[in-house]
Amino acid sequence: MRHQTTLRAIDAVARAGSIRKAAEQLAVTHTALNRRILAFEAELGAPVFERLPRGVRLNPAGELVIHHFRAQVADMERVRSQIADLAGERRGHVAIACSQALLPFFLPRHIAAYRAGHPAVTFSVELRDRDVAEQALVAHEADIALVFEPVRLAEVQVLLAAPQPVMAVMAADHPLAAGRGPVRLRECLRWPVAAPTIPYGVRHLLDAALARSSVRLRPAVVSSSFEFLRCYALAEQVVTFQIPIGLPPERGELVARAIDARDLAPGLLYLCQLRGRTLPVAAAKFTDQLARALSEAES
Amino acid sequence: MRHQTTLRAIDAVARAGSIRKAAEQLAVTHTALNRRILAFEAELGAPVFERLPRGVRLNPAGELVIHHFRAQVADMERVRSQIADLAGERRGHVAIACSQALLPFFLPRHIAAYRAGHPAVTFSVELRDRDVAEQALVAHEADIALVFEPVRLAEVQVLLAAPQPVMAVMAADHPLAAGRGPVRLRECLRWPVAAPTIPYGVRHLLDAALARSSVRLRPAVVSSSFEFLRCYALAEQVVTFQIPIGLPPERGELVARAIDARDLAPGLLYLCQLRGRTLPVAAAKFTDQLARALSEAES
DNA sequence: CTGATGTGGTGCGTTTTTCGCACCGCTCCG
DNA sequence: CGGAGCGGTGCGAAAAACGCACCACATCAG
Repeated sequence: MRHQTTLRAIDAVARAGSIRKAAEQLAVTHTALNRRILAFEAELGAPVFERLPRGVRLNPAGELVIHHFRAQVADMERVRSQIADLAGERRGHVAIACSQALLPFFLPRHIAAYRAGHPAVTFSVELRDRDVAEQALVAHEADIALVFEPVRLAEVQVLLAAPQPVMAVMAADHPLAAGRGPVRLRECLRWPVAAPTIPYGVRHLLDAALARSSVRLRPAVVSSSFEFLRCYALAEQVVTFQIPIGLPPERGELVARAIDARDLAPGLLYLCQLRGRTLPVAAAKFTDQLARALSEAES
Repeated sequence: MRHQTTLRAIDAVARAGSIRKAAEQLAVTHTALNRRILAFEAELGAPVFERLPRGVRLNPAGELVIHHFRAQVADMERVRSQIADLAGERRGHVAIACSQALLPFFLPRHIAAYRAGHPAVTFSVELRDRDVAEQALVAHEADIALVFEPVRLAEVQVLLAAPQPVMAVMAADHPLAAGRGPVRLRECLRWPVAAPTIPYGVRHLLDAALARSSVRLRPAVVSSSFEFLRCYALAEQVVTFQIPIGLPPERGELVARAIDARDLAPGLLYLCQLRGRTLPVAAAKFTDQLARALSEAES
């Protein structure tokens, strides 16, 4: 959109931290960019950047302005998307920030299903966990976020919360895999454990559950990658912990058993958007599809 | 703001219904304006106006675009206002849509009080009753609305609802003025009545109260002006009906007695804004002041 | 029917704005 | 102290916007 070139320019400068660097990215000279900014500041009646010896940085007024710009660009995208929808063909882009567990099966399946019906819609999926996902929503870098047990922010609106019980995961030939139904947590801990690192929701729930017990979590292996943990359970006879949505639909070499609800309350998977924002058509419809799938899986 | 000239131009054309008329208002030739629109439509990939023999009219896509523009301009105004507030001086503009009852005493007093503290803030007060006030909010022609018993719209957010009992109003020498405390409705109707016309909230409440009774409202005088009704009560010995907020604080020639709550439930005066909108600083602070005054008056 | 009026759209020369080059003053850092 | 990196400025060139004259078309009064 031509009428918001100045907006994008200022955004680029704010991100790059220097007019010259931003000018290079935008393929213009620093002169032109500098003058645009000066003109805008003159019009606004107040500076937007504070000039430092090594570049520029947004001042408080600039923070307000940049936030307005991001919201404006995102809203224009929504308008374009709705207009395309008006013309019959649904097009647009859906930017998703999500936790690791959504990456292997859930999102690929649903995005593929959606794109089968609307090939003109494109997607971007970014791994952004918990608070970082919510920051992405606020900065308009993501339209929707799917996060497990997030730190709750005031600016985020929860569209759906799906219970996800923590599962004990192990190889099919693991002794624990022989049992049926829920398994007690203390029983799992009798074998070596492969656990996620501290900042993750699953680990958080485990630590919280064990805090009131005498048993301690002494992981043999720790990783920030759930994919690694799944694969490691195939390589050594360990027990690891994951939520169902990140596990293969059909169990093959891997077996998952729910942890007894007495030991560990189910965590919640949140589907979120920025509070007060109207999503573009494509994002809104895709969100509907996800919400339907999540609430059906629940029942 | 220079970067939204095209926006304002399209808005002007939409309002004027013709490119040439809008061009005249904007003090440019129709050629320039026409080309701006064509360029914008080309960029958008879809027309915004449908061309009629006698001018142009927004098509559905245009409705979306114009709504986006209005929201954007209003939000920019909020940003400017917040930046001014950052610099210490509060400036900006507050556009109010309100019912008649607010015009004579309530709004003048509070606007004057606010401007005493912040002389750089300007105000506009438009008489917009009920549904028209709400339309003004949606069209961003008003920041806040003060309406009595409005038709409720989904896009409007109620900030406060202040009970306003309907009062019987008459001259000080009217027989009914001799009594003390609440007066029964049927007692009022024993004298000639000067009533508001149908579309107004007070009249609506009266009609609703009398619908279940055998007594009928037979007004001797009907008017759409509450100011006229007040003045008429001084000229003839009639009873008229108004809400307290529209009556002089100190009673002189005019006496008001509340209608007994058994006959007539108090109406509600609503303080509203557009749902999901963040008001400019000045409007937000002024709204706070109004809300405080209204809830104090209540207690 | 017919001319007058009003509409949106277009070709073209002119004016205004924007851009890019060269250069300045400044701060930081080796 | 000198080089590198930064934001800011004067000035001529390029580009965009503008205004004029004009067209095709629809409407409406006479």
